[in-house]
Amino acid sequence: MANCGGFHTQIASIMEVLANAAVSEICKLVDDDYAVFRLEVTQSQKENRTLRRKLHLLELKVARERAERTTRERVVASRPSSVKTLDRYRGMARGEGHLTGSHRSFVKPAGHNTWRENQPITVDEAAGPGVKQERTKGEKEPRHSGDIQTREPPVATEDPTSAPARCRTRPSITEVSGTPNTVLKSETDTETLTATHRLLHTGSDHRSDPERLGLGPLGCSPAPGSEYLPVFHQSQRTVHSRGDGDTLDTGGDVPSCSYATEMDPDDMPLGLETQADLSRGDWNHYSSSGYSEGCLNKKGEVIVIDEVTVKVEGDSPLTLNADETHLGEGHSQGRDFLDYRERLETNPNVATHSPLHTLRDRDPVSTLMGPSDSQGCILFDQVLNSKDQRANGRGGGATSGNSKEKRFLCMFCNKGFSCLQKVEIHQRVHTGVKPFSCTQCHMCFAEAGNLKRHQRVHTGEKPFSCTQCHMRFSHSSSMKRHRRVHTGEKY
DNA sequence: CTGGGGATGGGGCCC
DNA sequence: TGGGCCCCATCCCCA
Repeated sequence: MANCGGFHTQIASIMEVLANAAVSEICKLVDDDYAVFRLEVTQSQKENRTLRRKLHLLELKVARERAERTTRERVVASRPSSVKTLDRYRGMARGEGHLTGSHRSFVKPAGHNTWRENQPITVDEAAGPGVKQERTKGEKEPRHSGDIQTREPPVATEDPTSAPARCRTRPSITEVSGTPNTVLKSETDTETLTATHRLLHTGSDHRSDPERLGLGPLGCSPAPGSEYLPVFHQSQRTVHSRGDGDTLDTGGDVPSCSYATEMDPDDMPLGLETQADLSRGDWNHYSSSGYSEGCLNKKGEVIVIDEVTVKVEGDSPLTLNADETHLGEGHSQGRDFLDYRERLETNPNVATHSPLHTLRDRDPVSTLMGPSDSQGCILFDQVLNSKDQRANGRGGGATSGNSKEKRFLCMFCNKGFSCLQKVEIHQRVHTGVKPFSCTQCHMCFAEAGNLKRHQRVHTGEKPFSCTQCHMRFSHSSSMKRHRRVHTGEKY
């Protein structure tokens, strides 16, 4: 038994020795492998850091290049252009503004102001919920998500003449274009706030309201001290034209015929900032109450030239395109008017004046001489140039000499008039408002006198008689012209 | 030449 | 007295 006990003791010793040896061996192996592993990890981490630094540098470089390119583009595009204005605005409205593009590409997102490992450089999330909210509420279509992700250079980012919201971010934006590195530690909160502001602005923006498209406020205060007064207001019935051609008469006792005056609230400062000192707020007044969107065509046709829709449906290929500086071929009239308006260089807001012809059958119940109840005629933009030229050819214009001071300016052509009524009547040339309709036919006139003269066509009245041949005329000028036949006076 | 509409300026009346 | 409103004469243009 004693031998047996010693044997067991020896075995136990041997086992212990073996176990210790095995443990030490294992530990050694583990240590070696761990050292190798740590070495590999360290090398990988170093490599990662190097790559990350390179990536960061590349991003900065790209951002800098974009900023420079944007600056150049802005210089090129600095000339005043209403079309560009619209384009810019469209970009803003679609979320392509300063919240997108390169600005966002190098503005780090909120809460990511410090560089962290594995943090993606992409800043698609930079704008945060504010931008998404804007896109969904303000624009209601996610069609430009690609724009946001593609980091296109945002022209509107540094547009100094863009929307009021943009103005709030201008300083920082300028900083962006100059020193992108600085931006990496700024802008985030500003951008978020800007998005919020724009969202709030959009919320009150009438453009977003389909019922009031084109009648949005301008958000501009009148320019004080304006010596001349552009006249915007015309007391007339507001006829709301809807997309289905229905018209909603909102009352009033005056002309029913007018046309849409789409004021772009965000565009307004853009244009007006470069304008003379025309009263700004009155545009708002004008757009919100002066003119309506629809007009009756005397033929009862539905003619919709809806540039309001044009804007809203900004993706339409026929509409203003952000990549284009002109309207589509299908909007030559609007383009002409834009050109016309651009020539004037004083009232950029007229750009989107859109004659809207809507159908509404009506009873010929209009009064004989007074403004008609519902009928009106419309003039189209294509006649504006010739008419204005004709008018100017007659010595029109704000500077035409007259005994009375012409302090009432037409907001369309700047022509001056001595009294408010004159300019209001004159502006019907541009607006196509013809509140005086004939009860015998469907002719309509912008002036009561012309209607009265027209009435003679139906009555057969010819109050002007020639003293030489007893011919009679309903038109005084016709009689005067006729007299040349007798006098031999050349035409 | 005539018929007729578009547009403007001026004058009178009223408040 | 000035502004708003109305009316009219007138010029221009087109069919």
